[in-house]
Amino acid sequence: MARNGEARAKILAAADDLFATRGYDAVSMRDVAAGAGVAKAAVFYYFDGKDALYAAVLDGYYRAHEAALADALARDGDLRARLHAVVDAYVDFAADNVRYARMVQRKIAGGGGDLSVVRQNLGLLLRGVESALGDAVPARGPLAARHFFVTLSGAVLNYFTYAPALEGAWDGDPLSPEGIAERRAHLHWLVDTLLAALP
Amino acid sequence: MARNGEARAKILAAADDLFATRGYDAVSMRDVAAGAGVAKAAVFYYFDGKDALYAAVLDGYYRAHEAALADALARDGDLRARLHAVVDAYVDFAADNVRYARMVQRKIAGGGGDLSVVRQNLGLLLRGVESALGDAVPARGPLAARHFFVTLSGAVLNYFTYAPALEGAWDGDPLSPEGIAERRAHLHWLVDTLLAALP
DNA sequence: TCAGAGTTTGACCGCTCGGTCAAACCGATC
DNA sequence: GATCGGTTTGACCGAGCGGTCAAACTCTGA
Repeated sequence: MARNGEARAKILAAADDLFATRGYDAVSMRDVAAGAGVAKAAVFYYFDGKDALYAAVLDGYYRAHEAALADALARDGDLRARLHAVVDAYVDFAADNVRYARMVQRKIAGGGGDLSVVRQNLGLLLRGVESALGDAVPARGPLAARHFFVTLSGAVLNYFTYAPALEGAWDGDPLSPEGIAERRAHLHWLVDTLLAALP
Repeated sequence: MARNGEARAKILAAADDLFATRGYDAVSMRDVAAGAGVAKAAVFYYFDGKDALYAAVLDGYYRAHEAALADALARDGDLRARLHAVVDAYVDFAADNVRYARMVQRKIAGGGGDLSVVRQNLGLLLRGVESALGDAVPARGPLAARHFFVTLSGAVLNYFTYAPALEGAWDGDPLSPEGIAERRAHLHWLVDTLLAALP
């Protein structure tokens, strides 16, 4: 299995699956090894321990998320079009990687641990929204960009994390294409409404 | 220590502290016992295991949250005033019990486990927002009450859960009285803006 | 004073955890 | 065929986990 990084990739994929569906603490290195079809010691050969493995998984998601967002931010158009693109990128990414939304929320809400990776990524997103909003918004106070960032990113992410707990209250599966399309429409309406109300 | 439920109360308080700050998996029954100043076996005497202990802690919060919200919902006034009251109750409760916001988010994002308690509570909140919005909002589609519920509750809760990860990006402590007041102002503006835009 | 129910305790059990290690394996190079 | 570095493995370690149990303590009512 020495050829290129086959073993490493299999380990990473198994860890991704497991961490996303069960959470950090509920996954053992034995689980990861079994999932990857590899001896436990091999996992430690490729990664410097459980924390490092988890960080590597998260890092992959962050990188992909970052790329998707950078793409949206670089687009031309007026403020409204740019914000729609950002929101769409966020929704698309979360829809394609529901596990990511859960992992991020869990890591943030998880109390202890190294928030540095999360902090760095969140800061990046925040600066993205700040630059998209530009001077349409005051630098300080209740209408500062950072408040819109928290509000918007909560509105996107929470939909996906709440979904399993909303079963029954929703009609139909919130995570079905139709459900997600409806949520996207809500978010677009939200962005339009907020922009129209800005001084 | 047999007098009334003193030992039980001390155990519950210690469990509350520990679960909220460290999370379920990172807390051992030994930790709880030590925190309560009690032998480990006593914890098992009063609670039927770790899961039951955690459920008891969560239940206390849910009860308190439910009461605070019912109070706000029962208030008189027009739609705007009632929604402000609901949001304020939510913010107040989250501010007084930052740990609660974290525990709920973590439980929701946590994948497996018994979501029934969360689901019940979330359903209650949803029906609250639905009844507060009444017929100001369509029953279906992107402007249905449930979308506003997800958006608003995300806007409230995420502020508190993101706070520790936003250090540095924010100036000043997001959880200071001033920070919370500013967030409250943002939420009020949000509610007003959304209401004004409804057909 | 004694019996008995309700508490509290420390010792203990089986198990799984993250992590280590020396030995074996394997494909290339000489 | 010998050598050698990168890879893979199973056996192993100490620690901590959730949970149990019988013995000891404490308070109360007869």
